[in-house]
Amino acid sequence: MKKSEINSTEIARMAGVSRSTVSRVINNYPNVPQATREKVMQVIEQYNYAPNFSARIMSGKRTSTIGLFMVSREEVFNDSLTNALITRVIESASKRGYYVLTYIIRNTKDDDIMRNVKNTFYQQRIDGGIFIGAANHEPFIEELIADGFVVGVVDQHLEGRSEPNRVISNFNNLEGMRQGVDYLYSLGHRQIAHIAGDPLRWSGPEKLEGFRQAMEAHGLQVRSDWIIPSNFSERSGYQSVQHWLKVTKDLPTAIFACNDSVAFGALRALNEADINVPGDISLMGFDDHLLSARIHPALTSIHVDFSDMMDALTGKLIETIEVSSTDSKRYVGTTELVIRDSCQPLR
Amino acid sequence: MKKSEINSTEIARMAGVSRSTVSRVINNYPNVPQATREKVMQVIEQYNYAPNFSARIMSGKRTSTIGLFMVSREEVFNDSLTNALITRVIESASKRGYYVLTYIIRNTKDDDIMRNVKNTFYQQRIDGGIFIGAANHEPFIEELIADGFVVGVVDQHLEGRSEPNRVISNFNNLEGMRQGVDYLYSLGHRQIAHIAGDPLRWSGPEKLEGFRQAMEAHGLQVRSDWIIPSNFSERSGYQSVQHWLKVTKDLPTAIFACNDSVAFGALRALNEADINVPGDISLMGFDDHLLSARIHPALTSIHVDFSDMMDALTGKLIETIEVSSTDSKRYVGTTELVIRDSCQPLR
DNA sequence: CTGAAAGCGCTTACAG
DNA sequence: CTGAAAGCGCTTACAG
Repeated sequence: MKKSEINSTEIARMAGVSRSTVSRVINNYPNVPQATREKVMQVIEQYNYAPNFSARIMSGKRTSTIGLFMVSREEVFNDSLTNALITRVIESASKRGYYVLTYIIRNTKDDDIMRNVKNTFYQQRIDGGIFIGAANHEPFIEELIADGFVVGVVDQHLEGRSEPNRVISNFNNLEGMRQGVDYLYSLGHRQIAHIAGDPLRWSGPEKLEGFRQAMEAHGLQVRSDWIIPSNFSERSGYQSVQHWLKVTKDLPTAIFACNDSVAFGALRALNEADINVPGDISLMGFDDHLLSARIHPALTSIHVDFSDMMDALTGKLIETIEVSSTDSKRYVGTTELVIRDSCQPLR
Repeated sequence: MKKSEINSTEIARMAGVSRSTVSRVINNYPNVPQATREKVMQVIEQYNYAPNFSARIMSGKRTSTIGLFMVSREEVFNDSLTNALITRVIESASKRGYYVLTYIIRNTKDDDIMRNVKNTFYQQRIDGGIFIGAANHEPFIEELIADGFVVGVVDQHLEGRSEPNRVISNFNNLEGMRQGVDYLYSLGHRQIAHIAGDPLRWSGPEKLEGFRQAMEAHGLQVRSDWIIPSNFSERSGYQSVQHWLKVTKDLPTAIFACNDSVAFGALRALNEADINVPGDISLMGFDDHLLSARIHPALTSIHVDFSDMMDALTGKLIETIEVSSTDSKRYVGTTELVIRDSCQPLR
């Protein structure tokens, strides 16, 4: 198993120059005459030479690699949305000449796993990292930021924290929830329940807050027994609605779910209880998941652009790595109502 | 932006030993007395020390990283199946202590992109790599294998090539096609069309061959004008069936698509032409895509286990990297008929 | 414009 | 059982 084992010394010898000059050519330094450059390039190409990656890093170059860490207890394997986020980061990074090291964190309490994650930073395998699906306040992330590593976090908001190496992306959840409630209101709905998201993630409580504000703006009451807890997953949507149906005294005319996955689960539970959507109850989601247009009834939702978000976050992360200081470390995505079949006017 | 800059010299000094001993402790060598080991470990933990990754590689250690290369012209972003393959490899590698560097190849003819891909090998960024979606005979892959790099390829079959550093995975396509044709035959279908896959990929022609063999086994004729070309994507399924409907003289009673994505596209084209599935035509897929159970009509298909395949391939790849020679370099997944609603008996 | 030399942070024979 | 020293393959001041 012999690999191309040529190194810069060999190249230098064959080109009749010193390793310094070979290095200058590789790194495209200006102080090399055209003739010399060509002579060296020719040998490099002939031997398919590529400078050893580790050696470059040892002498101070960047890794041109970012870490992508997905926090997810559930099987990521089956969630097309989560998977799409990964590929989006990869494409965005690759466009900018960066490689992506991806890691899936099943359990942030597992010491072995977390050591691996931190080590990618400590060992200088990567120039920076992106975290998706983490709790709003996650000690190990704060530790990495405190240590000076460049870190991007999806869905985070910590009051007063704006270190230059912290890059954040969110959606305008307050606005999105208002759009949803406004629409339901316009259809005549006054009794609206909310399936709330994971309380540890920033968007969970923020969406709940947006729901509250929007309801109050219309003078509507928010019933605490109609705030159904969940954790953003299809399964949790199914289970909490199933349970809630058993204990609730009366039903609302509409349910606004914290995201579409939860709405899918809720729909399943409602169907099983012979409650028709949208006949008996209107159901609204949030995210505009890839499946939302395909299920029956097609889900009315709040569209957000994950693709744009991940692209922007990756871009800002790399900018921060390269220039250290950028204009804005924060991305806030807009929201838009997408009307389909799962909500109907109250008669 | 100061990072943890401690190195083995510092650790050695604080622990009152030499760097050699620190190294021995880190690498868990047996010739270190328990007392010394503990003394060193304590300092290591206290300072959150992790040996520099590049330095270890420079001195001969493995990178514990594999490359994952997805060849795909289409937007990977939207295909949940392709995305699932990626996460499966990541989870499988991570389980074995390996990291995954993922790269998406939009165009194998783009020199810049291909240079990047090859360089991950040449620069020794990775210990080996997996290719998904590549043509059966892809020169750059053959080149890497010839250079001695450990390479895993999904869906490849090259007669007589079985280098020790070539790891392959396939499904039993002949058997799968037979199961599908047998089922359609049992429903009374005699006039069956096939939407063929990408002719450059191994599974395309192999599935066509399986279709031929199965048809002939039943004494059925394979009409060349009922072999509809496609390239495995939803869009190509849609476009080729749309075009085929315009030119075909008569319709078959059943269509067997090379995979489910293509079947989705075909279904869309058939619906638009007011041809009812399964009322007017039965439609069978291959793969058992995540969406197949959800669409209407739910798609009858040939189930294959991509998750198991990618897990096995990743495992074999890593085995080959670590032990150089393993038992079997080849994985062949089984197929299974999954009956849903898109095929019905011929009356 | 160019080369000799130091340095990056490890691991590993080698010697004791 | 343990340390001094060489070596991995680059880059980069430094000197000319």
